[in-house]
Amino acid sequence: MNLWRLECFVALAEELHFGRTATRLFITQPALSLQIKQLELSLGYELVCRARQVTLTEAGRRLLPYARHVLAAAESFSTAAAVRGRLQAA
Amino acid sequence: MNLWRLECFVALAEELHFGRTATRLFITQPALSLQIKQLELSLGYELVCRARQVTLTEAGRRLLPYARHVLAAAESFSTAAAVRGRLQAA
DNA sequence: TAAAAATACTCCATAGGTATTTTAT
DNA sequence: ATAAAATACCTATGGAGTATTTTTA
Repeated sequence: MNLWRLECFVALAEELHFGRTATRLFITQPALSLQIKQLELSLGYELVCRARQVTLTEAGRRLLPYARHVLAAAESFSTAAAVRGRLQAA
Repeated sequence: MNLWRLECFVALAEELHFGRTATRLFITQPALSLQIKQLELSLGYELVCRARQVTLTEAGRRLLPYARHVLAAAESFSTAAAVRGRLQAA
């Protein structure tokens, strides 16, 4: 498991376009392409259909909410960590 | 954020011993030590007190449940992904 | 044929291991 | 003095970038 790959997947699911998604994530299109491919490889099946118009596979649609949940939990951790940081600084 | 470092932190919080934790994670003690240090560096403060007996700092105790939540969410994702994998295989 | 994703390659950052040193009881 | 963590150093893996090729609508 890898948060960065989940972030790439969720962003791609929202943009449905590798180029725009890469820009949004501040990386290049090939870098994003590789991350998605490696996530799919680790799962053993595809999450997106590559066509002129990118779409999610059924598996992609099913997993998307789980991926968002992980990212939300990570966000909560970071927020809690930042709060603690400010408490300590004060 | 980095799932692996959170996993290292949670495991260390449970074992309270770098050597045993490293063994449990199938890595060496220096590798674990580095992961914990980098997590602390990214946060800006320490999570554990290094002494003959390792203990969690107050910040460490506060963040532990958040870290566990992230790992649980990641586990859910993996489980869902595996189920989907079997559905596809069937 | 043109837009969009994949591939090839190179480079750098990070993770891990072994050996060793430092620290605290 | 000894158990335990930190540090130094080396190697390997992985992620990112640029340039290019392949694909499909």
